[in-house]
This record gives sequence, structure tokens and C-alpha cells, in this order.
Amino acid sequence: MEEKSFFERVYDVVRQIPGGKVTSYGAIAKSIGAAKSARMVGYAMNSAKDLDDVPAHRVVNRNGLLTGKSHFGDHSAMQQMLAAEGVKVKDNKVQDLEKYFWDPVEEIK
DNA sequence: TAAATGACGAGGC
DNA sequence: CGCCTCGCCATTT
Repeated sequence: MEEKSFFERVYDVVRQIPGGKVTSYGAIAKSIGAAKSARMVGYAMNSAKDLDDVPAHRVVNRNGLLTGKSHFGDHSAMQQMLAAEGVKVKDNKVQDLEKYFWDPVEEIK
């Protein structure tokens, strides 16, 4: 019963992302002990969009690119939400990624 | 059961 | 400096 699915672990991390911050799939994968499963994180997010507890819009790829925006209903929704939280987004990518980057490994450990 | 897919990452050319 | 290829691993069909 404690067998939390890979997805649930990802959700747990993403749920801890503070507003106005973003993180990368690889960082989340690392925090859950699956650094090589970055792709799975994105896959999990695909299901996460079904949940309103998981701010998938705060998750971007390693390049700060809003890769998942295409999976949102509105392609501008993700960008709008990030901008509304204080994250500067332009051309579908986060500006000053290092400044807004939130490392889950440093918070969860 | 096996094969294909996928919101990525790192390395190579 | 930019584009391409390979690897990785869990879920889905």
C-alpha cells in the first residue's frame, strides 16, 4: 500500500515547488532517486495535468524551455501562470533560469 | 508478451 | 556555436 507509484513521487516533489520558482525534470528525477528517468517525470506530468494539486506549469526542461506548454489547454496559459507568479517568461522559455531555479534535491534531500 | 511512446539529458560532430 | 544521436526507464497499446 505504501507502494507509491513513480508518478506519485513526482507529484509529491512538484507540489513542493514554491510559487515564482521553476525546476527541471532531471532535477525532480534526481530528487526521487531516478536521475536517468527524467523522461518519466515528463510522462508523469502528463497525468499530473489531470490534477490541480500539481503545478506542472512550474516544471520546465533543463534549458528553461516551456516544453510542456503544448500539453496545456491553452498554449499561453503556462506562460501566463508563470508570469503571474513572478517568473519572467519570454519566447516560451524562462528568463534568468538560474535565478528562478528551485532545486528539489536541496529541499528534500 | 513485446514493441512503441514520451512534458528529457548529456555528449558528440 | 548549433544541430543531431544515443541512452534511460516507466507507462500504454
